[in-house]
Amino acid sequence: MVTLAEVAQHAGVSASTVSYVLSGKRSISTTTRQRVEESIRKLGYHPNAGARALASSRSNIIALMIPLRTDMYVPVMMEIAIAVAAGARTHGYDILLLTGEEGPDAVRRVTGSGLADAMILMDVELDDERLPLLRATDQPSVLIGLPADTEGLTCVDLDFRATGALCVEHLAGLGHRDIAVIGEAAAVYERHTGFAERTLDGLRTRARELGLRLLHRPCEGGYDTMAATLARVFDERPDTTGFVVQNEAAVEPLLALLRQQGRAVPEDVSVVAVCPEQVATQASVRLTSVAVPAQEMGRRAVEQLVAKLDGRGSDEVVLLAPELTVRASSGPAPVGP
Amino acid sequence: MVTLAEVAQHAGVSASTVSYVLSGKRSISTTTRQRVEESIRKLGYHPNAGARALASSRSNIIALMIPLRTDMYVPVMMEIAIAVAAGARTHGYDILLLTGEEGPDAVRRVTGSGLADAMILMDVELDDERLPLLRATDQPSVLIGLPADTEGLTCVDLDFRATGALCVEHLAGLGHRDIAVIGEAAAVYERHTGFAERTLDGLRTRARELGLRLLHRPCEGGYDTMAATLARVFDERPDTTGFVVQNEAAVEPLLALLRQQGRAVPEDVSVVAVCPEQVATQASVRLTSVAVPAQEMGRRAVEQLVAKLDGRGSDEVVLLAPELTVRASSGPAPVGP
DNA sequence: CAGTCCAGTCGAAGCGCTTCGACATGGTAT
DNA sequence: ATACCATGTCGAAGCGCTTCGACTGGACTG
Repeated sequence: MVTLAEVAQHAGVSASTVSYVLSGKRSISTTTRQRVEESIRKLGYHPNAGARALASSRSNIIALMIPLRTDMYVPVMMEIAIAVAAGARTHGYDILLLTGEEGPDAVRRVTGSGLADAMILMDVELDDERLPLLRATDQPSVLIGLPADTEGLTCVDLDFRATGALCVEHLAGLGHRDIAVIGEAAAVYERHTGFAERTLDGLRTRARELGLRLLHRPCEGGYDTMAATLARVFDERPDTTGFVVQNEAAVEPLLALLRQQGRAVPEDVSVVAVCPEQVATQASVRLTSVAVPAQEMGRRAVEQLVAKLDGRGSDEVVLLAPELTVRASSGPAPVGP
Repeated sequence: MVTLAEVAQHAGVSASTVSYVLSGKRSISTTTRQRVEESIRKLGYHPNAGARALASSRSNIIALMIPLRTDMYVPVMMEIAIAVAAGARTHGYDILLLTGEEGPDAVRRVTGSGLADAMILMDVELDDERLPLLRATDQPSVLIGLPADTEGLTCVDLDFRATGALCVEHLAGLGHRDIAVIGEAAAVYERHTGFAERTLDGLRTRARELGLRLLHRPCEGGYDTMAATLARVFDERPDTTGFVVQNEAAVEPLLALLRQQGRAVPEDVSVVAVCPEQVATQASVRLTSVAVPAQEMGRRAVEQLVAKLDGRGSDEVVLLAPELTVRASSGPAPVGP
């Protein structure tokens, strides 16, 4: 293992000079810099992470906490995680992956040990037990998701309330009066996950404003549960012509079941989904949808965090504006009998 | 930030004693141990990761390289990653998440800087460019996946050759003579990803041995490409009654299209999938399938790696035996016309 | 009863780096 | 010519931990 001292010796300068070449914190003459850089290349030098962290009390690592709930749609999580990792690298940070298992203890461990300089938390609950710890520590952090109380916290999320409103507006504009919402699994609501409740709130509020009838049903996804849910929906509201689907795992089952029941999409019923682009375009009917901008969320979270680490930036809630893309699954409401 | 020295002072012992209490590398009297542990608790002490890494040249971090290819099925990756993270924690290791972007440079960076003690590589290609680097360094590593040359490497993977054979045997046992294989996207084969080629090899070899006709078609997944692929299959082999699907994104489209064409599953055609359990049980027809044991793979990879780190264990290829679960999508071949 | 051993503890060295103050050097302003 | 400053470089002091050798006092052995 090559050390700073060896590089210094090889280049005929002192260790501190090499260090300053690396960090750029003091001016170095061009000739010296080049000589040092040459030595670094030749010897294949890599600064030792531990020593660096010890001396500078900066690890250049960002901790990313991903819970491992089975009822969350994984691809979105993964996409965010990957965007976070890529974004972090461009700022010179690596990602430490923490799964939910440890819970709040992980926060303590990471902040206490100086393992990471900052944290990004995913899948935040409205009243998350990690938040008090986060507020207590002076370690910068960013949440992906929105808790009930954002005081003193930085958050990045899709504006799910606006998302809900947007879906309702789209269907209302097409003349639909009875709308069913196929929501996330019941457990997601019980856990008070922000995005689910916010979407629902947006849907309900706008529906009321526009004078629509809205029926919300949680749904685990999969064919069997979707079939049961759909039966209940048409039982209670036979005139339903518009669907808003939030659970990705329910999208395809819903489409298949509607087809099976002889209800044509979009002639008889319209479907709007909240899902990643890929799901929308690869479904059996190209779906009118509001995209969940996973990449954007990951990128923005890193940007906010790096700003904090650099002393710029402050606590702030970044809500990304939803965009609805019209595709083949929504159309004018059928004219009444 | 609380340091070792402060704990030592609080407990009335020397710093080295505290260190030995923590590591257990020398015997400590019960009374001293308890006093020290009490102080640690009271002061809320967490060892500083950087200092520890520097002094012991062990970071207690395992690097996990996940490529970010869009044509791979993400949930499996994610499941493995989470299993790796959880497994690592039980052995006292944290996970550093590296995405494919950096490529081989990431290997150099991590081994060179002492950031991690060991690596786990996912989605290994048959002739992966990271392998020479891995062989050159003395840092322990485990691959999830199987390259062409496993000399000097430790690998964990599902036995995809046996998986292919198993699928063919099942269909052959039910009397099917013409089998179509809906493979991964063409790009996956072009990249020479081990698992795809191995499955195909297993399928072909066993089919030949059993005297079956086998038609293989790559497929990107999604409805449109699946429709095109399916048309070509029935065009070339009208008597096809058995399907083996390897691409998860093609499963549901295939089922929907068959239904649409009036071909009943499993009465007219049988479908066997290679996919995670969840996909098999949540599909519109409960699928006869060979499960991809993502969790098991992640767990085993960590075990192998930890064994190496502890000086136990050696280079070894661990191939997990596939298991086929019969569900509702396969049945006896229809009797000929 | 001297010699040996072991459990239990301590002090000090050092891991590889960052960073502070000090020191030259040469240019610029007075 | 003197004083001053900016620039470039160095030496040394740590950062918080692990670990090695050394020391102590009691429990054995012969």
